[in-house]
Amino acid sequence: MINIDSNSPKSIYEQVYEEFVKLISNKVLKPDEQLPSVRDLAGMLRINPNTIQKAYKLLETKEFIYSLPGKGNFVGRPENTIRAEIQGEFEKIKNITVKLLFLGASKDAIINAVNDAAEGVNINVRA
Amino acid sequence: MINIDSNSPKSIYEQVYEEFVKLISNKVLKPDEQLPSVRDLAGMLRINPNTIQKAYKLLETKEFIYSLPGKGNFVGRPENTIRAEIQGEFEKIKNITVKLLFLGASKDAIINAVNDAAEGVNINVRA
DNA sequence: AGAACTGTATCAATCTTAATAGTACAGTGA
DNA sequence: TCACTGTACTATTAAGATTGATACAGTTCT
Repeated sequence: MINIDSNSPKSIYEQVYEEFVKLISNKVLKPDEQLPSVRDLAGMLRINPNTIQKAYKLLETKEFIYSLPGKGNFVGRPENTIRAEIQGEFEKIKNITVKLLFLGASKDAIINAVNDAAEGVNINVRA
Repeated sequence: MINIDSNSPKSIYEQVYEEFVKLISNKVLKPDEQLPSVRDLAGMLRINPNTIQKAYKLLETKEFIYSLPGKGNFVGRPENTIRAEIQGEFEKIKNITVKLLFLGASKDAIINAVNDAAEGVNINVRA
């Protein structure tokens, strides 16, 4: 179910995180389905439970899963995941806006860019 | 001219780099004007010349300055660099806009985010 | 209540990488 | 040659991320 490559440049918890993102995105794991406990999975992979905990914590902040202390970790609902992703993209927009203004671009130009992009989306939708 | 905050989470060379980007972008330093030598500036800030050298190297990579070994470092003509950088950021804005609309966000919400971010920039500039 | 599971918080040890410094070398111009 | 300039190389230090050991707390079932 989960494989770890100890030669990978990526850290273990990162690999675990990404594996679960795949499994959840591909619906191999369904909403509300329980994930393996931190100790079980740690035992299988022969690593420390805290490492799994760290991966789970990251999945939780991105709302891929939710946690019920004492009970377990469960696959989240896609609406929530999307909401979290939207929020993240808004943060990026804000950061880039600040950078652009700093570089001398005008606010209007940025808004125009947004409008341009939105225009393109409409055309695609109609096609 | 250049201030270093030793409590900043940013590294020293990064702070030096950003200070000069500001000074050059705002034309406080004019094209072909000579920068302080790595040893002079290092002496003023009481740090190692190599740290300044690292900041200058980064400025040179981004074409904010040019270097004449044995003579010194001089302000370049970064208009093209800045223009390219601005264009790159606009591309990001557009891509994220498309993604956000695809995820279900509204165009108005994106424009609001831009306005929010711009608001913060104005406050900082006026202060 | 107690046992067996669950997640979580705290702290320490380790590992890795980035940042900084010390030194020596090389170009420029008087 | 001298006094300045930048640069390359190496080593050390510092900082941060990763992982691990341990103890604590919630849930469920008997």
